[in-house]
Order: sequence, then C-alpha cells, then structure tokens
Amino acid sequence: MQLDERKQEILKAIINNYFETALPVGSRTISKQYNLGVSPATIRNEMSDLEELGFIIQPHASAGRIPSDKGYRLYVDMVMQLQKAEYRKLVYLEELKASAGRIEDLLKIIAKRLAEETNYATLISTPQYKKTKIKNIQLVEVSSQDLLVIVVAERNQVKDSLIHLEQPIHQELLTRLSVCINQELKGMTLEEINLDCIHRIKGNNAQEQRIMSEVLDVIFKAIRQIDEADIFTYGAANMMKLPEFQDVGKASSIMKALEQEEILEDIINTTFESDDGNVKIVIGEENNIQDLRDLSLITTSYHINGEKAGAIAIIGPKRMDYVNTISNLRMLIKDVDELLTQLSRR
Amino acid sequence: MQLDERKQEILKAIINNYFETALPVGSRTISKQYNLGVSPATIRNEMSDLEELGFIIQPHASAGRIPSDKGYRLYVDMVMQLQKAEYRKLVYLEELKASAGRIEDLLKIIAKRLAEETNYATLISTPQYKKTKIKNIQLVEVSSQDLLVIVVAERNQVKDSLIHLEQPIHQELLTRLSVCINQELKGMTLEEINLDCIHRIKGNNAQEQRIMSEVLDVIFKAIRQIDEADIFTYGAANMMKLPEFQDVGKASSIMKALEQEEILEDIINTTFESDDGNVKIVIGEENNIQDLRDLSLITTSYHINGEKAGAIAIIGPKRMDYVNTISNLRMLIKDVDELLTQLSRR
DNA sequence: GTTAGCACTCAATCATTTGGAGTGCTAACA
DNA sequence: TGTTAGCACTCCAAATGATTGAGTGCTAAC
Repeated sequence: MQLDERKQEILKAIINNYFETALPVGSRTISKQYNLGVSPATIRNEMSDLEELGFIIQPHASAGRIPSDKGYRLYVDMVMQLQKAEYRKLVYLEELKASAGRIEDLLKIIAKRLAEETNYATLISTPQYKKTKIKNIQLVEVSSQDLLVIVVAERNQVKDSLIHLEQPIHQELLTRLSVCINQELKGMTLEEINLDCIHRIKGNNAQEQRIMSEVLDVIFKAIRQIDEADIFTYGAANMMKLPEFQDVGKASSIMKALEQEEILEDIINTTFESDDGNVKIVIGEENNIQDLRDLSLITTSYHINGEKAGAIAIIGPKRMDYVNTISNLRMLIKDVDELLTQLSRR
Repeated sequence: MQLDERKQEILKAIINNYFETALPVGSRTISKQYNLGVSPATIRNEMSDLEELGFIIQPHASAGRIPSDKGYRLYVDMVMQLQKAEYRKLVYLEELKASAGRIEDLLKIIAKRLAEETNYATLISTPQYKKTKIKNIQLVEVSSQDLLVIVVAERNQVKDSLIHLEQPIHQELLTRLSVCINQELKGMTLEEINLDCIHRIKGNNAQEQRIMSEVLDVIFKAIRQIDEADIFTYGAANMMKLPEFQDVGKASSIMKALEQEEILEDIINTTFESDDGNVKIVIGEENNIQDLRDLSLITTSYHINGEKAGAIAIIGPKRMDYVNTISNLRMLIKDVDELLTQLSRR
C-alpha cells in the first residue's frame, strides 16, 4: 500500500491536532478542522490503512488515533525538508560576549536560556579536550611540597590541578623538569598522552627518577582529569507541566532519569560521536534509554575553530514543537560556534 | 493549659504514626497501637485539647489529626534532647580521601551519596573564599596578549582566570607588576580587596598607568569571580516517590523551586550565616520560601581548619526521619571537616 | 471510490450509594 | 473529677450504575 497525498494529509492533520491537544484525534475532528473535502467515513477508511501501516495507533477500540514513533518520524522528515533556515541572531549572545566569563559559565547560561525559551529540558556538555594540543605546561610552586600544574592548551583552554608531593622539590630541579616536560609533551593532544610516553620521559632522566616519576604520575592524572567533560541540565521541571506527564509515575521516572549521570553521558556521547554538523532528532524508542521512551531528543554538537567540541540536547515530549525548536537550536549553534571560536582565538 | 505527660505521649503517637503512613491518625488507632491504658474517648478529649493548643490539625471534620508545624517543632525538640551522638565513621570517606580529587568533586560525591542514603534531596555549596587570605598571585604569560592569573589562597585553594589584554605586555613589566601586586595584596582576605586598594596600587606606578590599570581591573574581576560559591543539588527526584507529593502540582512546584538558583542560594546563605556549629532544623513554614512550605530542611555548615567554609542542606518532607537524618549529617560533617582540613593542610 | 447510516464499543463523567473511619457530646461510672 | 461507653453525626473514599459522547467498523447505496 502506498502513502498517497491524501493519506499524508490525514497523517499530518492527526499529528498537528495531537500536537495541540495531546488527545487522540478522531475522524470527525479532522473532517471539520482541516477541509480535505471528504467525509469522516472516508477519513476513517484512510485512518484504518494508516494504522495498518504502523503510522498511527488506537489507544483503545473506541478512541481516536495518536501518532506512533514511525508516524512522528515520517512527519518530521517531511517537515524538515520544507523547512528553510531563517536566521535571526539570538539577543542574549551579545551580552554573553561582553561578559569576560569562562567557557563553562557561558555554556551554563546558554543551556538555561534555551530551557526557558523552549520550555523543554536542556542538556549541555563542556568542551572535550581530547583532540586539543598542549601549548605548554607550567609548574608553579605553591609551597615546598605543593605544585600547581597548569596545562594551557591550543585554544587557550586552561586547566589547573594542585598536586601534593611526598618530598619537597628544589627550584632548580623544577625548572629542569619543566623544560623537559614541555619538550616532550608540547604539541601532543591530550588523548595522545598515555602511560607509554610518560614512561619515555621518565627513562630519559635516570638521575632523578624517583621524584620525576612522582611528578609525572600526578601530571598524567591531572591531564586525565582535565579530559573529563561536565554535563549540565536545566528545565527538567518543565516536563511536569505537560499533560502527558500528569501521571506522577511517569514524571518521576523522567526526573530520575535526568538525574542519572550515565544517562546524560550516554545522550551526550551519542550526539558527539554521530556528529555531522546537522541537528539530529531522536523520537521515542528510537533511543535505547528505557526511561526516556516517552520523550524525543533534539541534539547537535557545537564547535570550536571548526572542530566539534561538545554537545547540546533538548529533551521534550514526543509531540514537541520540532520545527521551531530545531530552527532555534540551529541558530543558537551557529552563534555559539562563532562565539566560542572568537573566545578561543583572542 | 499544660502539656502533661499523657498529652505529650499522644502527640508523639500521632506524629510517629503519621511518619509511617502519611495519613491522618484517629483516636482508635492510637489506643490500639500504643497502649496508653486509656480508651479512645479519652484520647479524643486530649486530641481536642492538643488541637486547641495548635499542635495538631484536623484536615476536615470527620478525619483524624495530623501534626502542625508547631507540633513537629515540639516533637523534634523533645527527641533531639534525648538523642545522644553515636558515632560511626562513614565508609566512603576513606575512598574519597584516597582519590586525589579537587574539593568540588569531593563535595559533589558527598552530596550525591547523602541523597542516596537518606532518600531525600541534598544541597551543598562549594567553599566560600571571602575570609581566605591570599598567599600569592601568579601572573603567567600564555601568549603575548593572554595572561593567566592564578590566585593561591591560604589553604592551598587555587583558582585561575584567563584574561585577555588589549595590548601586548613585556616580560619585564610583567615581572615588576607581579612583584608589586604581591607586595600589596599578599595576606589580604578576598573580601578586603576592593576597588580602593586596587586604585592604590595603580597610583604607585604613574608610568605604566594604562596597562597597569587594565591588568588590575581584570585581576579584580577575577578575584570577585573566585569568590562565588557554586551550589549542587542531588536527589530532587526522590521527593516524587513520597505519598504527600503524589499530586503533580505540588511535586512540580517543588521541582521548580529546586531548580531556581536564588532559592538554593537563600537556603545556603541562611544556613551559612546562622552557623553555630550545630545542625539546624527548619520545619515547613518556618522557612520563608513559599514553594518549600511543605518541606523541612536539615542544615549545617562544614568547616576547613575550624572556620566555616560552606553549607549542606537536606531537604525532605515534614514527616522526614529527623533523628536518623540528623545523626547521619552530624557524623558526616565531622568527617568532612576533618577531610577538608587535611586536604587544605598538606 | 465515496458516502450516509447505523449498530456497537468504550472511556469519561456524574450522581448516588454505601461503608468506614472518625469526631463530639452526653450520661453514667469509679 | 477524670474516664469511659454509647450514640448520633459528619465526611471522605470507594463502589456502583446510568448517561453521554466520541469514535469506530461495516454495509448498502450512490
């Protein structure tokens, strides 16, 4: 059976109506509100076909129809093709640019604003530094046994880590160590630095093996720590206003899910890994996280200097406003990329 | 009217029963389950008195009684007097000590674990640095126009801030600047550093006024930024399992409240300011945050080197398990103080 | 292929009933 | 005087049942 024009129209009508009401849609409603020029009876026949094809579902025998995940998918794909990007600069980014904040704070503000604007939940990860090359590593003596390791990376991303030494260290040795470490590690990406190359550095300096070893181990740990991305969420409470989550059980499982770091990481990682520069839509059970099967995700990556750096996700009900949310996100990401790139360059 | 022994017993019985069931408690239930040696009729008379005194409330005419805020307060005060601190070291703190993490990460883990253990929501603030004295300020050149300001404070608390200069700066000037800044600011607390003293430094160096001014302004901003405490929440979703919040409206308003930074800051600040080394209990409307009027807070401050540094709060229903939660928190705080002090000293 | 008509289904709603838990009051009792 | 049994009364919660209305599927006619 083919999905002819009329079936498509009817499917669209069902979905549009369901978007507004969150209630099953019947044939009479469609025939009255969308003048397709056919009677309810005809629409019923078509709906029967659409159900057979798996695009819509009847919650119970005498109810109207609601879209299935497959139906949503078809709809979204159809609509997205028509959608042309109409660009409007987001107001608050000017503010952000002015504030001399750190990247993390910027991202937090962005996620928060996005949640407020869309009325859905948002998720954002801080930049991943794996691919970033090390510009230099500074060792600063804080006290005789405390050393501050500062890693300055390619895009002026800075992370520090305070380490405590078992033994005091001489200024002279510190300088030598610093020179040596920089020689070896400068220009490497964070992910390239592994135990092997740490050992190589150790080997070069037979004399102070012991202290060297200690410092290097801690530097290695510090670099690993730098590598970890944080994830922030906002607007989870927005979900509770929606009619589909008036059931406390459902609402509760969603809130719990959005508190679990593994789930958030999963979303962010999936987004990050599958990045092709486009906004992705994941509808209902298309995502494999049980607790989020009643939700849809709109995800994308942001970039610094043209390279993907982190991910943003918007989480909403399956009947979320895909068109506006996506165009919102598209515009946002354009500005964010630009902003972050500027910040990283200056 | 006096609160004689029997009235107290009955009040306790009502509260204990309500703790378990979250349902209004009637006279028959009390007479059956707690053998006070009197009939339901007598208990009814007493309950009538207790209600007149404001310790219990009747939700509607033919219902049992539930405790009022005043009733909870009396109960908590009574019970807390009896309670003697029975100390048991928390298991996971050993783990924490071993991990070379930063303070923020430790606090996050603590809050998370506490939420899991108590099944309530928890709130924790990162240390406030206002009272901390500056040990030294390092200026590290990252590139010709980028300067990394590293503020090392008394307890080896380190914060850095990357600043971008309008003009390049010479190495020689940088050194001079660094010496000068350290001379002036070393030993001051973060809260003592204000625009006045920044201006004083400027004044001393008429020659390089312009660049000096620029750098100092940014340092000042950076210090202000360092000063800001973060707040983390965990376990908000735990609230939704409780019978009293099965109503979506209530649950929703709580979740929303726990997402609002101002509210969290309010809780933390109040706790911090009223700290006297003890655990505080705030029941229902005793706190002035409308959205939290159905909840109780158990709060306390943690300390570093004997000085209060940040705050922890546990948020739960009014019928929360005060006794265990408080003793849990007391033990925790003891260990946390010790742990953080150790970390700051080494 | 489309439509009108009709029987049928089912959930939601509303009024009514019923049961039970609880109270307050009164009169009797120790 | 404090305690208690008894009783009328109240009110909520759950069950029952009738009603409504939205919706379907099927059939026969156009």
